[in-house]
Amino acid sequence: MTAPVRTRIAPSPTGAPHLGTAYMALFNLAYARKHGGQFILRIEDTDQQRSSTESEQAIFDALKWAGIQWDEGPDCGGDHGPYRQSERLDIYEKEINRLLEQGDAYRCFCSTERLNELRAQQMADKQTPRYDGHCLSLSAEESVKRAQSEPHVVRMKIPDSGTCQFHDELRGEVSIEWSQIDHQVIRKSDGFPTYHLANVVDDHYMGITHVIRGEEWISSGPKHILLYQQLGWDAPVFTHLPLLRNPDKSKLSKRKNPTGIFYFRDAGFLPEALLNYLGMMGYTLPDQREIFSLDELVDTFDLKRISLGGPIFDLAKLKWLNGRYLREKLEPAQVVDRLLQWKANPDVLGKIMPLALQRLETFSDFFPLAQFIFNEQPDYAIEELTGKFEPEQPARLLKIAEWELEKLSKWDRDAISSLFQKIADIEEMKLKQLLPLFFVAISGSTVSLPLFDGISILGPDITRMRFRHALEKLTDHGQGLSKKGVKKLEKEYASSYGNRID
RNA sequence: GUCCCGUUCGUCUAGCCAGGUCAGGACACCGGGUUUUCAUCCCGGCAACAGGGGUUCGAAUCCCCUACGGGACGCCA
Repeated sequence: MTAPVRTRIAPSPTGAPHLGTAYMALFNLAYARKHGGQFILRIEDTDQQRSSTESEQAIFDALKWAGIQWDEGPDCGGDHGPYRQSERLDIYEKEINRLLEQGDAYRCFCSTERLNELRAQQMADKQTPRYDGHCLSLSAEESVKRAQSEPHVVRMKIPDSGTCQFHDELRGEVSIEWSQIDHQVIRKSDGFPTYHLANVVDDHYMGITHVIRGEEWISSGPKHILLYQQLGWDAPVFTHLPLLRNPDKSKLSKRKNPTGIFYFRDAGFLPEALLNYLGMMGYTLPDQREIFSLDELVDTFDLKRISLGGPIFDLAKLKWLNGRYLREKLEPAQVVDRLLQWKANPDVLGKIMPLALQRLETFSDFFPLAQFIFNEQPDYAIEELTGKFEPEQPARLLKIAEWELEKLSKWDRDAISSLFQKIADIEEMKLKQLLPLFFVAISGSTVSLPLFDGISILGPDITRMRFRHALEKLTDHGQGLSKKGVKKLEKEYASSYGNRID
């Protein structure tokens, strides 16, 4: 009897839940369901700095909203737990020690500086950057002794020569020379395992039979294959799916596209339409149907039908699909319900009302004032945006604000308020001079509800889209930033505001 | 830079594995019809096998080379 099919999705709880996670989840879910197996959610929180519980909760909420359900996970339990990597450290420790004892792994005491230099040198010499094995020569005694007092990592020992070949369900045999593979760190100096180790160990103990993941992982395939061998385990079946792309064909990124799952919720998309659309990225049902439910996808699912060219995420087609769901899949009364749930609910209206109240004489005044909360994109003339600013200023300020907003860890009124105050200070402007631009970019008008509250209600994704829209509008009128201009601004920005983060 | 993966209309794709129908559908776009407007809906149109070489009676389909695109190269995942 063959083992039951088990697939998983393993997001890391850093930042906003990503559309790519939902995309991978969909195919993992479909495969497991089609074969009567289980689909598991595992939280990969081995990066102590960047992981957060809020982000973890957001992943649960986002996937549930999208209609993705898992059979086992940190929130619902299961027989193969715990499902959070930070709670499995003893398991990794045991396996790492086993690798050390077997001589398949070794401790490395090299400093970050030394490694950076090495990497730079190798890049300059047109070689693949790779650890030079400096600490490999340490005797077992010395290694153990130094480990007691010095910070160190544990690395995989990779063969010096030969080729690693592994099978991909869609691409056939993939071969990569061992000389291209780095001596991967498997335990960081903080004692946490890295992705590669934790992932292999967990997939094994959780009984994962099929690993369906993004194309970005192909090049680390050999590391994973080697770990399975060294640990004496059977490797799962690997399938690498194409990556969702921006219109310029680069890997989907929030700089160029809405990538947060919540963006689609907040911008008024139906989750079933989004899931349907993701299902047609790189995939078609055998009968070419374009409108299908998750169940229909599952019933006819065939992994081999996935095409390998990276699909460009096209908002226009998603909107068309969403329109058809609204008209064909729901009754008007149901649409009313869904609309109410969306933003016409006491929670959202309750947030807006205190802001609008001073400005109200009758109810009729309410919706015009609040329109920008419900609009996909407010409309305005270019002159309203540029106002009294010098020609270069609006684009510059919008870009700076976009970068600053990116850094915000807590999205609330006060944080946003002090952020704009900071920009005003650095730019030596009065807040009052600075803000009209943003009022227009966000609300479409200089007469509107308080800006910071508005931004805080809209959330990061929609705010980013509005800034981008304003920037595009400026570019269309010859007042945007050129590629060079952005580069130059980036330098200026770094010196007065600090480095950008992604 | 090195390695890996990919490449059918502007976009999502069918066809490819088991060579042989004017390369099919959808979005977008354009035109027409229905509609007091708009939208919906209906009809029509535009538009692609990256290039070159091979194998073959015959290649989008099999093989090779080139070009282009993407990804990876972290004590991130």
